[in-house]
Amino acid sequence: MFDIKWIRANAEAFDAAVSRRKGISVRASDLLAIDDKRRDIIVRLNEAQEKRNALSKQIGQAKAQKDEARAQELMAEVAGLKEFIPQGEADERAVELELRNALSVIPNLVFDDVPDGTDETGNVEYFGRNGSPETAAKVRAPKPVLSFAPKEHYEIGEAMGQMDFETAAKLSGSRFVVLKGQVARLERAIGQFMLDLHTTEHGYTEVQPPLLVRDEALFGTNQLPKFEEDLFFTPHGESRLALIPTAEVPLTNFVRESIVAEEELPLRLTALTPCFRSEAGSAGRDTRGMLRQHQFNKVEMVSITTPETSVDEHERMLACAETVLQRLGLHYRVMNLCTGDIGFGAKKTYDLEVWLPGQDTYREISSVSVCGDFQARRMDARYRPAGEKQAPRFVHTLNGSGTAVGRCLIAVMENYQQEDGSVAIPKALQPYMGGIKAIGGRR
RNA sequence: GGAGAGAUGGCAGAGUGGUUGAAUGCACCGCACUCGAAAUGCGGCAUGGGGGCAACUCCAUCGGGGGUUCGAAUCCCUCUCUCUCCGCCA
Repeated sequence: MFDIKWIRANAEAFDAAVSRRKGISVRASDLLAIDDKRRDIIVRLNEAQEKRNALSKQIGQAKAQKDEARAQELMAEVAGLKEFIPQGEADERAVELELRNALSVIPNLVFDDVPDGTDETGNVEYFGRNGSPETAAKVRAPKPVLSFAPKEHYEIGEAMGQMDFETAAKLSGSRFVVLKGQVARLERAIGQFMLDLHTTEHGYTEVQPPLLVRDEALFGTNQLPKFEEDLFFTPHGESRLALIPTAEVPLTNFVRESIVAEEELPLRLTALTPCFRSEAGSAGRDTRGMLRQHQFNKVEMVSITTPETSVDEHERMLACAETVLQRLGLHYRVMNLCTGDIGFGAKKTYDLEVWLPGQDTYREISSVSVCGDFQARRMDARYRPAGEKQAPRFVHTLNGSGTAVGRCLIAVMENYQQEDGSVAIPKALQPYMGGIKAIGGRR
């Protein structure tokens, strides 16, 4: 959400920056025309209100002096405003809504170091600040070398009898899965491992948030008004609640409509939650297996920071997500998303793409974004700077998956598969699996 | 689900139709006093939006929205949230 005053002062920069965004045709002049209309209404309304207030004050004085004639005279004078003021107030509300609606569908402006591009082919691999392929290779696991034809995760899981899409279809339709036995336990182990990592080593506070949220929260994190069709809603009284598409929604909205002390920042929150997505726009994509589900678990990280620290926090959060894959020994790469692939609210996004031998490709397993004050404005989330009394400022928000649990399960199964159909358990997960070193295989 | 109470500035808490954007206390900031501190005294201290080169000024905001009125923190309607009691229930 943009500040119209900023757009007015930086119209050319706004136009140049917003035109980098795919499919956006709005220009500053369109928005400023609405704002001109708004200001014009405000000026005329304020004049009328000022006059009314002054006269009303005099009426009060006249009545206090028991000068009824004078009071009546003044009341007659103010009567002429009775039509204009309510109309002016209605006009002001209408034009402010018009402006808000226009502003709320404009995506965030991206940083200069975000590459231009029309789709995911424009993304650029990233190796960290001052990083290179060589430095990255030192900390990341290499691509696994398998001496046999690797299977896809659903082949492995179905062969074990512990990944059941048919039963899920009976219960809920397509894009659902039933996990059973050791695969179910492995999924749980992965989630616990990630959550423990972020809470004990990365300074995040564990949160169990509501999974159903109101429209206002969804507006704050940009799901509304533009992406309503991606969400599941459930009726609630006269209204409705949405199933969260990501824990980013409740975690980020922790600070909505509030002013936090600078000393409380950065606020770092993490949660392991189910996520629900209608996948309305992706019919036919990734239909096999559990890559793209209506329901999946994800560990989410959210940071609330000052404006000065958000860019560093972004790199830090990326490192937190990378640590998950490093500890699990999974090969991956990091992509700096281009203007054609980056999300609506982000100023910059890193995707972590994990290697899937069964698919012979990299697939997204985490997305780490810095949003600047974009969401903070939508939520009215501010902080009071420390030191001398200063006016509140908008916080900056960041979110990142740390990581998607379902997709991580896929990655573990495909990367650690053995020729006999079993799956080795990465060392980091063994404590969560009762110490066993493999699941499935010949029994 | 039923009955009732409530929501006021960073916090606590007055205020029930007229010069109240809001008493008082706490917290915070500045100044004075002090070697320094405490205590004390004096002053300052909400947010958003207009207009103005500026000094400054106007408008709105007492949970949200709507209404009554010349005028609303105060009256009415409605929504949200909190609390108490009763019922039901994991």
